[in-house]
Amino acid sequence: MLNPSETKTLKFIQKYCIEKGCSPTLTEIADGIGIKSRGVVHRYIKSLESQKLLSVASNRKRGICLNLEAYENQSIAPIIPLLGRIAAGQPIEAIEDRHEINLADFIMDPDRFALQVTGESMMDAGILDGDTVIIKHQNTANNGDIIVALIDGLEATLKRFKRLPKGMILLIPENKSMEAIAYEAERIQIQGVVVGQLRSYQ
Amino acid sequence: MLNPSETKTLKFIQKYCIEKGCSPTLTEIADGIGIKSRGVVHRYIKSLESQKLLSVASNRKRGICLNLEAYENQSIAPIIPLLGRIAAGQPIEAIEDRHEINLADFIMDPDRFALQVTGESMMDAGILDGDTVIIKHQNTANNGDIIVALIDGLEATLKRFKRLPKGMILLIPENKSMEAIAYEAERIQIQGVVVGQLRSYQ
DNA sequence: TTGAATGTTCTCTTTTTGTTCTCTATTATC
DNA sequence: GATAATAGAGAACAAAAAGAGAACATTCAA
Repeated sequence: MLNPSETKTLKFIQKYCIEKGCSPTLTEIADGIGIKSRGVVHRYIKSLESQKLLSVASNRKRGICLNLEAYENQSIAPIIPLLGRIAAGQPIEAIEDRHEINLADFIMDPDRFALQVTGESMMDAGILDGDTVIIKHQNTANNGDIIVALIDGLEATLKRFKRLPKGMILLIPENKSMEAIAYEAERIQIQGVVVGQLRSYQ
Repeated sequence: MLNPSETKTLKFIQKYCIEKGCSPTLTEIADGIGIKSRGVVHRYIKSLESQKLLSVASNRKRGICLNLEAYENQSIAPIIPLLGRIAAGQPIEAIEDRHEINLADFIMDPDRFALQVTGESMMDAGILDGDTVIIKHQNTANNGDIIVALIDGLEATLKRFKRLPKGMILLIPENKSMEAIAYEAERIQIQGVVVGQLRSYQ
């Protein structure tokens, strides 16, 4: 079981790793959790290691390696822990409990990449100007998928996909003021399919 | 895993390649990352090469070649790195390169939690039924913020916030078929403000 | 062909970091 | 009240890494 200092340490390391892409030094951890001694941090790290929550490459700088499998379903996982707060026994209209969001869905897949959307062509599907979409790289799609398509090898665009008879493909913008356009299949190259979308309000 | 120097080096090379259309020399990299020694840069390059993040044509000037796909494959990337694939030198209409997404905005702050939205009251703001919103827990808000409000201590709801004269508060749904409603301030308790939104298509 | 620019390989020094201690203050437990 | 347990500070040391820079090899363009 983790004591408060160890929990704080682990969370700091998780956050640092996600933000910076490498593990922190002991000094950075000390600074991050509000103490001054590297020696103390070292003690926490050793304790966390003995609990298999991370491993350390000895004597290596930034040698901490998180063990992500170890904490599935635990409150220390790098996820957004959910709710309880609002609900608090009250009836809720627009809101519903959900147990966790695992941000891993949005990262760590080698076939995925992200794009920032400009323009309003998918506005009515809730994809706004400035949003980020996560694309899974593939060259086929199903009807109804939102895809990144390359038209004539030149123009990349985000549209909903529909296969028509006679080798035609319909690219549908989700915006009432824009029209769907049909293309010969040869002109369209599917670059990937939207699997996620996110937006920051800050 | 990349240490900060290697990260800095890689990012500089990426940026340089995008801007100038060719890879930088060691001197340019040294200059770009703020050191003076080509030898040191060479060490970083070799390390990045051993991690398959780039390859170098030996002894060739400007012989660095980025391997973008490998970069995307890092286990805990701070970012979802982009580009290369779609762009491929082509003009792009609805899409724009972006160098990174920082997922840190979406996690681990003890003051944040997430809710799954049900209902269509914020549809026109791009928040759809089933989306997840990240809420920062606070009990004040600015005009225009999207907030979670508790009405009469009973009903929690997601609306855009506007303060009116005479101690009234207007809660505005973003849906043409619904009407804004004004409440006495005492009836409204602000639970938090939306700071992020995400949606999974899988 | 030639020379400046560049890549490559070294060694050396300094700084940073991990590690192990001991010591003190505080808190909990008997 | 005595004792043990714990959190933290900080010193000391070895190892690792960062960086400077010299020396040499190779490219490439004039």
